[in-house]
Amino acid sequence: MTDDQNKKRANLRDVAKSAGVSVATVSRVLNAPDAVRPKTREKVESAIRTLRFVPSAAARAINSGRTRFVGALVPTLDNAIFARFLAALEHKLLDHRLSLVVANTYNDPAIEVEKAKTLVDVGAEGLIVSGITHDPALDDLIERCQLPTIATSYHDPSYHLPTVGYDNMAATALALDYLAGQGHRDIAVVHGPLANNDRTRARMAGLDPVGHAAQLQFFETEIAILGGCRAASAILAAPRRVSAILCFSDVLALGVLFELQRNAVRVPDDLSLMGIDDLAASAHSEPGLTTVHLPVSRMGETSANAVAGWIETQERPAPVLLVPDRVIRGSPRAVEPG
Amino acid sequence: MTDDQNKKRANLRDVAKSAGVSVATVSRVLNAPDAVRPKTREKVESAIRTLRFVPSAAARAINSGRTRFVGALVPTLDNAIFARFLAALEHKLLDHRLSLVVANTYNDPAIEVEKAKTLVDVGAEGLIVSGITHDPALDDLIERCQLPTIATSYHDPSYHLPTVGYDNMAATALALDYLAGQGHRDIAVVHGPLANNDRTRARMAGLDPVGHAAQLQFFETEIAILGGCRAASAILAAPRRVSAILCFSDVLALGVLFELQRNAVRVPDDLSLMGIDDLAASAHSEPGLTTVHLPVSRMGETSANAVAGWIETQERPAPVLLVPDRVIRGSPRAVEPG
DNA sequence: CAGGTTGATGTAACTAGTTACATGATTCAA
DNA sequence: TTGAATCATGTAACTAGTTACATCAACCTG
Repeated sequence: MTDDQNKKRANLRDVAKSAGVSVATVSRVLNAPDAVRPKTREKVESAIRTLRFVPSAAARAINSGRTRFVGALVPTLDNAIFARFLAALEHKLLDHRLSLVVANTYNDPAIEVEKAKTLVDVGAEGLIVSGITHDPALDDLIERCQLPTIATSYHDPSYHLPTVGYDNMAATALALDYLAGQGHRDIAVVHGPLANNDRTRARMAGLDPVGHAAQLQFFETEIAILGGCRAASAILAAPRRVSAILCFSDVLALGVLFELQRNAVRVPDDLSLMGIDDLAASAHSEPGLTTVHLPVSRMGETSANAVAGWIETQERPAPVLLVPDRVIRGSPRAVEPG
Repeated sequence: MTDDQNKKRANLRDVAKSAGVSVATVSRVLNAPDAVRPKTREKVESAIRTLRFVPSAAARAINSGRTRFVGALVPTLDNAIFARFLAALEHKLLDHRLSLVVANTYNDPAIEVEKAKTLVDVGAEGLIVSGITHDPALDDLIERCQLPTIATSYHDPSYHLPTVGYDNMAATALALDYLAGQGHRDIAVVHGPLANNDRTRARMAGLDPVGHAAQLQFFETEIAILGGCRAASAILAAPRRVSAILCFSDVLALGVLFELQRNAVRVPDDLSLMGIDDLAASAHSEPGLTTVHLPVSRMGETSANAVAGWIETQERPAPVLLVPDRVIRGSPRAVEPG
């Protein structure tokens, strides 16, 4: 029946009244406890407890102009590579006292814009996006809001947003180079959808069949274990035999490996296999998957530092190039000459 | 040199002055455009564009008392089972116009409290946690803030927070029951750390060796592919032979499968294998992994509806029990009698 | 043409914090 | 004992929106 029970939630004024002090004193107890006399502080703290007072984040934000969180737009959470990226991102953002809001785009630029709008609506101070191909409305939104935004998983110093990522062309070049160096000339390339995906397209562009005197056959499929299985079936059924399979993602490679096992095709004895990503599973599969390690953890940390710095200093950070490197395990083997 | 360039960001008053209207009119253009005359609206919209005005989320939140996002505390993102859960959670929250803030706890109750505090600080309207074992400080925080909180991956109607999850005991019971039904009496159980993990402990409690006249050997390891590999090595090296391996997680089972392949132990011919989770990889591995499907996507959706409803109506939702079911694939086989 | 209704817009008071400045009370040295 | 310095606290004005209510003009009806 008292006032306290009618009110939904106690505020600073309620606490001040209850403790018999001013709002400024309560605010001080919250933000600079040393500035108030212990006796007063105790009175206030007691009032805070009895009224179950919890300061409003919104009211704080309105004064500081800070909401203390940034948004990340990722294509999916279902690929361990993004999970690893997000884990590192979230962890490093915490060092800057920033939280992470995650949104899935399902690789759809339209969904991406919608979610970006939502993120702005709830007050994101910065954005992390994947790649450099987006709906113009997203660029417009970023521009209008002057929103610090980092484009990841891609490297392009000339892009209008700073990129933090690796050179996708170099990654596939590194892979093809290795297989060609092992003597492979007939290679199947398994890749994800090209639509709306500049990362995949860049990886395609990184392949230089002529320079390696290699014949490439391309198999497009969804980036998932099942996609890899399907691609492997198609490869086995194709008229032209290959000696090696290059997958643009370790998830695909794992699916391929399973499907080959199912068909009693031995890796690497009958067919060589190489991936890109370097997931946890790749290190421990049998055989171990030779792949190109993408430094996504470092990408997460670097991106976190980049947005945080941008937000703090208002100065746009420089693009960062992270270098992928080969990790050799047992899945390919050299072709015997002749 | 003008005022506009000195000010960091335009606000409602600036727009109103620039358009020669009152703040109320600008606010109406934003929230109820039909209530203002088209001519006035255009004036305001033009001012909004030229001043690059973006409404402050914080100021909105302060009036509505809503921040429109909830926080999720998950042990890790590195396990596909959580990724799937979060994807469903995020997707369904969007239907309630809520965003998702993700925080990693690394299975550490102390980190969990810290991150929960951060989430409250930035204004989360609700919380999603894993399991029912938490630092008392977390319960205190939830209680003090009257924060709608759902405990997931667990079922306990008597818990002080509503749970949305499956019966972990039933899940392992289902698995052991299947293996025993196939005639297995010597079984290795591979599980994650018991410390701070009520889900794992409940799964342990679900095993009834006596009822199944079975001998169980336990192998504790980290929940990761590598953990599975190590457990498999230990199992192969153990003095007492087993005919089946039961893993409390498909991630572990996959590691076990790889390690067995490495040691030329055939599954299921030489050794039967069963998991719990039902990941994408489990459906397509060779052999396919017989497992217990945990309905984490539905858990995500149900949790989203539960918090959203709680926030909306102020009424605590009822706990929800989701039923796991077996999915039979090729990894175990019946023991020949004798 | 008076009177009522409707529609568009403005005024000012809210929301819940922070903070510059003012005030008043001690404390200490001269 | 006086004056200055220091400390604790209060007042009121900010932050950037929303919104109840007031105002006023235009339109319609009798």
